[in-house]
Amino acid sequence: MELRHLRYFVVLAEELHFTRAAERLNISPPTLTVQIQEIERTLSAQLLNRTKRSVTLTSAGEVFLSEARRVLKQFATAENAGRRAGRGELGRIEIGYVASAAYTGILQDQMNQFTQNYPDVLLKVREFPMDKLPQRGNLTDGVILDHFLVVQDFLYV
Amino acid sequence: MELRHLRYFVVLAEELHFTRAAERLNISPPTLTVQIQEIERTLSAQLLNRTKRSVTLTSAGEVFLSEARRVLKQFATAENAGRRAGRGELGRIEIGYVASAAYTGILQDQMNQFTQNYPDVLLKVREFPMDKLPQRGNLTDGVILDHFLVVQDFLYV
DNA sequence: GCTCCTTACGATGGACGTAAGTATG
DNA sequence: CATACTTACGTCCATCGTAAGGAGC
Repeated sequence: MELRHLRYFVVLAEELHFTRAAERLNISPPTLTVQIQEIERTLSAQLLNRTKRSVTLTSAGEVFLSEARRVLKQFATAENAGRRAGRGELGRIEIGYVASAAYTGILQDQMNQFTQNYPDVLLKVREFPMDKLPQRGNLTDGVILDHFLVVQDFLYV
Repeated sequence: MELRHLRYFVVLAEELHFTRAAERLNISPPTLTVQIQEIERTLSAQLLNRTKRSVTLTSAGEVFLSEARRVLKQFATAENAGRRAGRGELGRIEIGYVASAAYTGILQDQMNQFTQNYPDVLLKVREFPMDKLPQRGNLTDGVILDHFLVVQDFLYV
């Protein structure tokens, strides 16, 4: 099964009408019929009651509909996340700082400003002793870092 | 983009090796290459660093990997739910009962037994005045009901 | 020179549309 | 008799594999 099947099924469940649903999907009714049959076959479950004159969801259809919507929603999230991450607007950033910097208030200011500009970036802050400030690429936990911040020469990301 | 793309990408991210990943997926390396390129093109994001000698995830790749896994997991859930719902093992059941029945303890016993046999069925219990006990098919909220329970002639589902 | 990702190109399968079939109201 | 879901069948595109190219070690 592919996302296409889920997309088709959700629209059909909304319309409860093969012809109209097919129209919305820019495909022909027979194509929709076959694709829906494929879902039912792979699930070994009947999702729709067809009376040749009206289409309704079975109880299994209701269940699968809500799950399918969840999948599509999650997929949309994934797509967005991927796009934004590609533009550098989303990701995980670890900040190491030396204790003295924390007291200046500058760390807080910088973080606030940054999180405002990039609300989807997860900021992780951790104290490092001065000599352990990581070089790019040798951070713990295998986190990949493409971003680089320098605050007052004390904060590295 | 389809689920296939996500499946390919996740395996590749696990192997970090086109040839091995392709082997696991029972496809040829060139096919895998093209499919991954398709993802990167539709996302306008680079997910992998290829140095001709080693493959690593970019930060965007890390992000997309975790999101893609979520999608696939949700899809597996949807498939399972659909299958079980088709076998009648999963769904939503509303129980109407008259107050007197609640005191007999029978309601509780029956529910316990039922939820033990069908752990995935969501049970909703609500009191009904005797004369409002619903007939099959006219329950509120448009909930579709395929199951039918009778407890002491008082409980209908 | 070997490994391995990529590009090029030809083949096969599946999604799709058109047309016909059938049932319902 | 009209509407609308389905079956049948032919077409076309996309995924796939094979073969060749090129870069790194």
